[in-house]
Amino acid sequence: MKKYRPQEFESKWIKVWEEQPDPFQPTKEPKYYLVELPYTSGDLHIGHWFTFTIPDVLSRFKKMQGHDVFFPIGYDAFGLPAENAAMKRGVHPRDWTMANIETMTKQFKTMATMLNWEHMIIACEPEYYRWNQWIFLKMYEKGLAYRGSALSNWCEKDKTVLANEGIENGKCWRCGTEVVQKEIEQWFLKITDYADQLIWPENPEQQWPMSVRVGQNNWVGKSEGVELQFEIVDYKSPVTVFTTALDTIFGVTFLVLSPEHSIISALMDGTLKSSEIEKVKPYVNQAQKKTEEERKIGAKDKTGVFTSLYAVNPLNGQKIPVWVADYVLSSYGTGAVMGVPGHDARDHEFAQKFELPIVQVLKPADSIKDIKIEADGFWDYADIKVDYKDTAILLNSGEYDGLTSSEAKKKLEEYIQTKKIGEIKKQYHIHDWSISRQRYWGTPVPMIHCDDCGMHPVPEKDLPVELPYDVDFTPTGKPPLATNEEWMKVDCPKCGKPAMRDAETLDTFFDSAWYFYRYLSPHYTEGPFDTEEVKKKMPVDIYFGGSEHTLGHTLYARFFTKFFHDLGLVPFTEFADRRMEHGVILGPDGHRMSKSRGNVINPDDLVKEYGADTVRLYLCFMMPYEATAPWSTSSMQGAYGFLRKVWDIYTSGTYYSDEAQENADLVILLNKTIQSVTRDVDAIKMNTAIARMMELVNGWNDATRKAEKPVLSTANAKKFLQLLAPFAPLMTEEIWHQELGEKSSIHSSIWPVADKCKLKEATITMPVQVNGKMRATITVDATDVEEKAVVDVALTDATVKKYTDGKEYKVIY
RNA sequence: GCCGGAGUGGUGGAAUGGCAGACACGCUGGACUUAAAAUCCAGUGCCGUCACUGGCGUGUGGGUUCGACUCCCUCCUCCGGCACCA
Repeated sequence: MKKYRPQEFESKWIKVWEEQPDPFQPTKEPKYYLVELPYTSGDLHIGHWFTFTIPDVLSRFKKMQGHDVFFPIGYDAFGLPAENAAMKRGVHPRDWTMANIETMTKQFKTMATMLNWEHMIIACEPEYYRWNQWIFLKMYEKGLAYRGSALSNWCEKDKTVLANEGIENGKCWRCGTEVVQKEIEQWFLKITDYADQLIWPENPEQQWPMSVRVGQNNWVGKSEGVELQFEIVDYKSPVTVFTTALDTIFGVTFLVLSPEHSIISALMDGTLKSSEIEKVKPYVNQAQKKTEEERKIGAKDKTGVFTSLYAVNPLNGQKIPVWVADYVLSSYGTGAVMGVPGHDARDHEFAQKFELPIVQVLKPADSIKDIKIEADGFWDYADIKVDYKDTAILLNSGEYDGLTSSEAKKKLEEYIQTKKIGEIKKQYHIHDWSISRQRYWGTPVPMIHCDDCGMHPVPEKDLPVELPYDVDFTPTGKPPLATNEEWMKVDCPKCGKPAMRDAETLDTFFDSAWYFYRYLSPHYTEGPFDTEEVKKKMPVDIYFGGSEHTLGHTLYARFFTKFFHDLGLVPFTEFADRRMEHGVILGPDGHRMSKSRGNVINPDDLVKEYGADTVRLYLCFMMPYEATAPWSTSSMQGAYGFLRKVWDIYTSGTYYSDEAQENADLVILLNKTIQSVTRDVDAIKMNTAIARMMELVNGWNDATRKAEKPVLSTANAKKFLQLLAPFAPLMTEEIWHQELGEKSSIHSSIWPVADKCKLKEATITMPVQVNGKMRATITVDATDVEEKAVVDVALTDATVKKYTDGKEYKVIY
C-alpha cells in the first residue's frame, strides 16, 4: 500500500490535462457557468479559490453528465489600483498588471480547475477595449452617451474628481487638500432610459436572489408623483417641486431648496436680492464642503436658513417662506421640496427646530376636539405626532370633504393639469452613470475635439484608439493622457484640421458590463462578439459572484444586455438565468482577512503541504456557498484525512475486487449516495454532498473490516470514485489510472446513475410519536407498510403501550 | 432610520411540518509506541441515572397543529446594504 502523497502526482495530471485535447464528446445542451471577472490585484487568495472551486465542481459534474460546459476565465485589468500601486512602486501600470496576470495565472493552474484558458480575455488589451470604444460610439449614436455635468468630489490641487473612497476626513487622500463639491463636466450613460426595464417583475423567470432583486428595485427607486410650480413673490421664475403626496398640498407651510438650487445661486451672485444674504452665504458655502456622506451622517440634526423669499401655494394662494437646507439633495427630484411638517417626518423635524407652523390635513375629529374643524378629512398619515395646541391651523377646502387620500390625489391631479400648474411625473432614484475618469489606466474615450467644428466620434475604421504607454500619470493638474502631446494630436475627421483627442478614460465597470459576451469569441474582429455563438450558449446558466456587485456591476451588465437587445445583437433581455452570491472566508480570528491584521491565509502554502485536492474539498465542505465563516486549518485536516482514507481504500487491494461477495447494505448505501450526491451537487450544496460521501466511506470501512475481505465489486468501487472526481480531480485521476487501470480520464467518464432496484432496504425503521412526542422506533418489513399493519406493530411496542393503554387516541399515519 | 439576510453543541454546519444536532473540527478516554507525532477504536447538547426508561433543549414571548428549528405574530441580537428620495 502506497502512502497518500499528493505532491507526487498532482502536478503531473495538471500538465497532462493541459497538453491533451479534450476527448470528451458532449451529448446534451450547452451550459455556461461564469464567475465574475477577477481583478488583477496581485496574488490569488483563498477567496478566489473558494469562489472558483465550487463552480468548477459544478462544471466537472455537468460535463460528466454529458453537457457541453463552458467555464471561461479572464482578467479585469484596468483601473485605479493599478495606477496607485504603480505610483507607489515606480512601475508602469501596464507592467504591474501584466506581472500580476502572470502570477495569478500560474496560481490558478495549481487549482486543477477545468477553466477554459483558450477563451481568456484581458480587458486592458486593445483587442478587448477596442470594443468598449465601439459600444461607447453606438451609445453615442443612440443618444445614450452624452456630455453632462454633475456634482462631484473635487480636489482643487490635483484638479481631479475623487471617488468616495478617495476621501479621508473630508480631505484628498493624496495631498490632504479639502475636498469640495463641484459641478464637473463628464461623460454619462443614460441608464435612466432603461430604468423601467431594470425593475424586476414580481415573479421573474430568472432565478436571482430576492435580496438582489429588491435591492436593485430600490436602487432604481421608481416613484410616481407630480411636478408642481410654486411662484416666487416678486421674482420671474417659479420653483418646481416634486411630490408623491399631492393630497397633502394643503398642509404645506414652507418651501425648502437645496444649496445648489438655481434660485440660491441667483442669491449668491446678487442677481436676486435677499435681506438675509449675510446668513445665506456662509450656510451655502459650508454646505458645499460637505460630501453626500457627511450630509447623511448629520441628517438627524437639521440645519438651514431663511432666504427672505416667499412662495405661493398654487392650490390655495397661501404665502409661505422659502428656506435653504442641505437635507434637500440636488441629485434627486428637482432639488426643491414642499415642506409638509404635518405629514413628513423630516419636514416635521425641520419645522420644529425652526418653529415653523405644522398643519395636518387629516383630522380624526375626536382626537383634536379643541381645534375648530371645518371639514372631516380621510387622510391617513398618522405616524406624525403633532402638537395641535400650538400649531394646527386648518387650510382644508370643503371641496375635498369625504374623499379618501387617493381619491383626493386623483382629483387634485386633474385640477393641476387643467390649470397647467403642474404635470404628472415619474422620478427615479437611479441617476445617469458617470463613466469618464481623469485617469490614465483605462479605455480612452473615442472622441475628437475640433476647435473649428466641434466634437466628433472617432470613425469606426480608426478603432481602436490605443492607450499610449508614455504619459505622466502622476497628478499634475491635467488628465494623464493630456501629458502625451503627440498622442493628443489628431486630424479632425470632419474638416481635416488639427484637433485633439479626448483625454479621459472610461470607468472600468464599462469593461466588465459585457465581458461574458466576448468570452464566446475573444478574437472576433467583425464586432464585439459573434452573435451566432451567443445564440448557442447564452444566457449564462449561473453567474457566481459577490454581493458587493448587486448595485453596481450586475445592474450595469443588465443595462448593457438590454441595450444589445435593442440593437438586435442578442435575442434576450437578461444575461444570466441564475445568480448566486458567495459568502466570505474570514480569517481564523473571525475578522475579515487583511494584511494589516496579519490573518491572511495563503493558498499556495496550503497546496504545498496538503495538495490542491484537500484545499478544494475543504472549501466545498466548510460551509454553503452563500455563507460566511472563519477559516480553520485544523478543520481542513479533516478533509485531508478523508482523502487519505479513500486513497488507502483504493491502494490497499482489500476493499473491492472483481469477484467480491458484495455486502447488500453497502450496495444500497452506495446507490443512495449516488442519488443524494447527484441531487446536492446539482443544487450547489457541496457541503452535504461531501458529508454523504464520508458516510459511505465509513460504511465501506466498517463492512470490510467485519468481513475481512472485499465487500464491493470493482464496478461499484469505480462509481464511488467518480462521485468524488469533481471535488478531488487529481487524486481520483491518479487512482483511476494507476489502480483501476483505466486509460482515459475519469473526468471524461459518464456520471453514475443510481440503480433504482438497489435503493430499498429490506426493513424500514419508523419513528412512533404519541401526542407529537417521539416515544419509540419500530422496524417493519419494507414490503408491509400498509397503515393497519404498521399501526398494529406500533401498538404492541412496550413503550408505546405505556402511553396509549387505557387512553383515547387518534392514529395518524 | 429604512431594506435584505441570519440566530441550532466548545467550533463549521445538517434537518424546511414528522427520530434536532447528520458530516466534520475540537475535546476526553483507550490501543499502538521506549516516547512523541501519525494512525486506529470508543465517548462527546444539558439534567438525572450503575444502567435502561426519563426530563429539558434550536435568540425571546405568544399562536396555529396530533406534531414546529421549520408556518404566523411580538420583541431582542448580529451581519450585509443604503437613498433624509420629497
